[in-house]
Amino acid sequence: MSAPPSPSTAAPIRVPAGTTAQQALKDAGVPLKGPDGAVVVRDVATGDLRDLAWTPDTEVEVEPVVAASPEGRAVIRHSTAHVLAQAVQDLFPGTRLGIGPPVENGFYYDFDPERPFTPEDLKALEKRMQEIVKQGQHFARREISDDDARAELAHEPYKLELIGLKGGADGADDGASVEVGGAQLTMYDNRDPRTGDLVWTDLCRGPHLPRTSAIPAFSLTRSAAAYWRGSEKNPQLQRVYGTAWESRDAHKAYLEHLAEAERRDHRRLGVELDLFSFPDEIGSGLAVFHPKGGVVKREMEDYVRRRHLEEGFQYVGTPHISKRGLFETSGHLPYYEETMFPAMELENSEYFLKAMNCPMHNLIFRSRGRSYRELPLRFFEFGSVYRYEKSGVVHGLTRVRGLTQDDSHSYVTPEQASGEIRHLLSFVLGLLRDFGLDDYYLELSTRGDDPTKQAKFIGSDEQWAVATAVLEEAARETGLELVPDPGGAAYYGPKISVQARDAIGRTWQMSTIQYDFNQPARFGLEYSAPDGTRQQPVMIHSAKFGSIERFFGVLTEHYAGAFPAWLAPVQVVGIPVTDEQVPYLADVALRLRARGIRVEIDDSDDRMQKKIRTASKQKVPFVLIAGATDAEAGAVSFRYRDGSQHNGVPVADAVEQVVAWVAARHNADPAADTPQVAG
RNA sequence: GCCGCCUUAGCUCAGUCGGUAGAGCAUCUCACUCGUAAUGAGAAGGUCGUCGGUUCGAUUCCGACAGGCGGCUCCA
Repeated sequence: MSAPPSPSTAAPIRVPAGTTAQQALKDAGVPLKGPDGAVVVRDVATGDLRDLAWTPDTEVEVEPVVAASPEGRAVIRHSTAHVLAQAVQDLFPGTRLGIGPPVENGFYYDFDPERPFTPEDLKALEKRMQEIVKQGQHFARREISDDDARAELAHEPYKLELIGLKGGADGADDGASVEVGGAQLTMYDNRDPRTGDLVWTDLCRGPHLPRTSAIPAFSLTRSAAAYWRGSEKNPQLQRVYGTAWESRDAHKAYLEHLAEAERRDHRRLGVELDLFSFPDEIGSGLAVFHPKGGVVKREMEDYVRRRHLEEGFQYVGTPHISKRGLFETSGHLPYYEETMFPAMELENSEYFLKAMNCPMHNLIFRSRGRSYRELPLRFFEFGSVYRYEKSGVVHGLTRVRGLTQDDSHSYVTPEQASGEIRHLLSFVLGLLRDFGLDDYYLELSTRGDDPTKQAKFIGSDEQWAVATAVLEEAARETGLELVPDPGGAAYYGPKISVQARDAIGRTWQMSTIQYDFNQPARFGLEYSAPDGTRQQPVMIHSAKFGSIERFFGVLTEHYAGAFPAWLAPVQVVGIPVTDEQVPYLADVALRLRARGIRVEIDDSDDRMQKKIRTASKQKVPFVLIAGATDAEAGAVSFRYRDGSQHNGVPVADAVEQVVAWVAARHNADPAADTPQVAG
């Protein structure tokens, strides 16, 4: 992964009027080269980043921003994006420019070319970029009036559109603000270092590196289509992605990280470890779990079922299909009919495969009169749901068309809602801890204030305000990073979700807790209050894994297939040195099996070394090897997944060791998955 | 769904400028009985994703569909 950013230099540096920031830094002895060298400066008074060539009219104080900092990297990446755009217009004249911002780990630039780029085009572009970098063209800032910019960019329709956004683009998440943020439009001219001739220019807010040759390391990674300004209604541009770093080493480390991520991709491991597959004959996004994947899945289910019972949930069961009316009552149909599998016509009724479980739980609640004494009333089940996801979004186990939710619904009084949400949140965080997940953050999805999105939300302003406040408070109490997601709420209420990262940094929604003031009204749910009146409960939806399939996928990547012992499909493999020891190991296996351990004996024709290699590639946590010496001594050689070993361990000790480690499952830590043999 | 790319044995991939295919690993058989990440020999395994078109002839060229990959959009 990326190297830790260097700490910023402490004391501000004085830049006298009429002096360049670069000169001032140089005078102050600040390095201007290498990962710790300054690439731009921050104006202490305004907080703005400025080019090193900045020459203030009056004396100012600045802080250096070094290359190996998040902001320094963004400057490098944004400058590299300009070089890319120049290369594209060199090699593909007439290509129109979109937007080219820095992003996490790199940058992209959107283009409207004659034809999409091929992998060969990317190679040619990368080569041309290297030439531009070598030339050391100067990046020169030039202020420009709106009218002049329009005249100069008359042939760039997308840039003209950006100029129209000026001022309103700040904070736009598609990168528009990197070009037209702020009140004053600026152009960045690339100039030949020898002649000073203008070589290329782009509308840009800046700041930039002083010269193209200050880009230490970059490469282009892929090209793909992307909608202009992120809207499906707009035309698609060709987006070229690249990465750029403060040093060759950091660049190399990042590329190695990508290669490692590919090795731990759950789709790859699913085949290598024989966990699951997606047979074409069944259909896209519909997984089958093989015996080994089935073990992991069952352990996950056993765990979460037990935990729900401990947390006061009652296990319920509901069918996979329902008549249309149920989803009309719940209000889901208008929003989701398009993404549900199409209706089946039977005896004048339309049946749908369910895409959500909550309406059925509501019917269980409503099946008889309910008292306040029963609340919170908590229902839980493994609910298999089917969603006809768009073909382009299906992705391994993380985005499927058939999934099983560990779905629960808590029915509470309005006063109990806050406590129930805290309860659920701590339940969820405990579960993530038990599964060793640590790379995640919380997201708070609210109604937001985008007027174009408001139509889908049901309920009064006050209901939304209350629900959002309750969720936000509970989320803040955890102390975890909380990312706002305005406009991302369900139609019936806001939600907190856990967003976990997969091997290559993509985030996936896992656990969710949703506040619902809507469905109880639609279903006419009520309970008798202490005063004898009928009151409407609040409903809290929550799923801990979210989808078992998705959690399985993320977990596989998290552990790189080396599941902790309690989850491992095969926990122990017995390897005889010669065939003579097969019966001896079979006896050891019996003793382990009697303690609930999943053990196999490798009695194939392979040599011992090969069997060790096989067990290792299958990421089996423990290998027990026995030769003649061990058999005579009533011992085994105990080998761990990391290759460390203890020879001559008495069988009874080995059994206890395995049992103890499997039992310690909920402290599972992939790095620490190597217990020491006692005494 | 959109744009681009891809689909040859269980897996990873060669190959055929149009004349029906090959390797390694895995599998099976035999020999070897070996002390901490690949023993050797042999065998078997593919209507080259599916359907249609062009052609004397299609795995190869064209089209449609299915599935996959990378993004975008979407995600109850």
